[in-house]
Amino acid sequence: MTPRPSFKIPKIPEMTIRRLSVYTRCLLQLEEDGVKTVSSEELAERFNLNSAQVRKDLAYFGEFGVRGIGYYVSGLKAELQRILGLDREWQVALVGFGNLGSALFNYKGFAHQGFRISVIFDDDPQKAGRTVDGVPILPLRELAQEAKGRNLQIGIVAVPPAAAQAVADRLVAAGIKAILNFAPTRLKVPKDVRLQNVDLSIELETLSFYLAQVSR
Amino acid sequence: MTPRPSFKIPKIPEMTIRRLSVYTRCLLQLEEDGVKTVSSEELAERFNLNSAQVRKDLAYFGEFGVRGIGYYVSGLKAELQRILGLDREWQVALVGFGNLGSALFNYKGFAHQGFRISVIFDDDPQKAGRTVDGVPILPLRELAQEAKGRNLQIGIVAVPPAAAQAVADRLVAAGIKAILNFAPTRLKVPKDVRLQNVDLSIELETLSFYLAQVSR
DNA sequence: TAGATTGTTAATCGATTAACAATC
DNA sequence: TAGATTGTTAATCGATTAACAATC
Repeated sequence: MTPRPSFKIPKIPEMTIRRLSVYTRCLLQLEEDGVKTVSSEELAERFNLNSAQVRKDLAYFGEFGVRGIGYYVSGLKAELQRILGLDREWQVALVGFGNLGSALFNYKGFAHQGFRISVIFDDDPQKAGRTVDGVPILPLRELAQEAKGRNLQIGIVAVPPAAAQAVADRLVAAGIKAILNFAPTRLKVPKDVRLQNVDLSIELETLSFYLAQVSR
Repeated sequence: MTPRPSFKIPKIPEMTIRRLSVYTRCLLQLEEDGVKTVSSEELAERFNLNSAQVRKDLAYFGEFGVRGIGYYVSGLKAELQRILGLDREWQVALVGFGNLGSALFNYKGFAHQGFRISVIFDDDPQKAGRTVDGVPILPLRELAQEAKGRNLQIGIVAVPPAAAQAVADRLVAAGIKAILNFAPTRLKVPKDVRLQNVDLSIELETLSFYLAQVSR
């Protein structure tokens, strides 16, 4: 419909984004270790990648290197954080506060890079109305108004599979454009909503396949 | 070294394995719904895949279909379960019984397909020595002997990142060949050990990248 | 048999890698 | 300057898709 500028966004491969995330973590470590510059070759070999791939991944977004030198660690780190949107704070809604939900809530890696769980939704009357570490647990019906008030941008679905689609529908209705789903269900969401699935069964079954292969 | 039979194992793409896992779940559902046969076309459109891809994925392992008919749901399900190693029970060691560990332990999807967490390791003296749902929590130093005694095949790493490599080393030393890692660290393991990483940061940052794109 | 759908080959597409001129 | 390493083009590789003969 709306003709987007065709020069920007030249279809970045998903795998490139995932690698940028990996590079960023590595650069954070290097910076901590006091390393000033790093070459694509050095970066690549830490992850068994090809140096050309590293350069190409970065080249989608600009020219960040210096020929003959490599990349300045803190400069590149800052660029990647900006590209990945890690230079700001995202307001996250966690839906479902069972075991998985509370594990995610307590997982410190979250806040770490600017993801702030600012509200939790759970219809269990034992939980709704309480507060954990200053974060309110509310019934799901309050999602829409909270989404506006708190400017929620990311929703995490940590409810049983049977409830997941209904939750996703509500998140979408509340205007949330990015969903991280832990329920082992295929969720249907509109095309402009970005859905990321974490599927434990697939990971385990991949292992199981490998074990079955070698023991055959 | 050992010349493996070159006709078997024609390098199955990882994505094929992951899709087999998805097909299997779908077939379980179809069987429950009383559907007797399904075509590659029907299977494909549920996941926005191409029917040729479905057929090709299956063709790596044999001829399971009937021309003019499609695939018999329960027959194909059984074949895929066998291929994925879901026709047996795998003994799983869960290392780390914090929030994430207990979420994983309580996650019913596990037992569901033959993954049995038969022992938990945690060095916290508050936890070690106790039992949850009949499953013992032991200190990590007992890993090696338990691995033998219980025939452990899969290890789940759910400890803080700083401890993860040490845990992985012990799992490897205990002869475990398949590791599912939840710690946000690159683990180094020997080539014959299959390592599957679940990295929440990457998933979140992929979402963050998308949001940053659209809001730019 | 006619219709449907498989298994498979060949074509296409996209991602990875090698190679190298540009340049710090 | 000489040496190193980038950014980028061209070659390679592998995965997806289209097409169709085989066949239920």
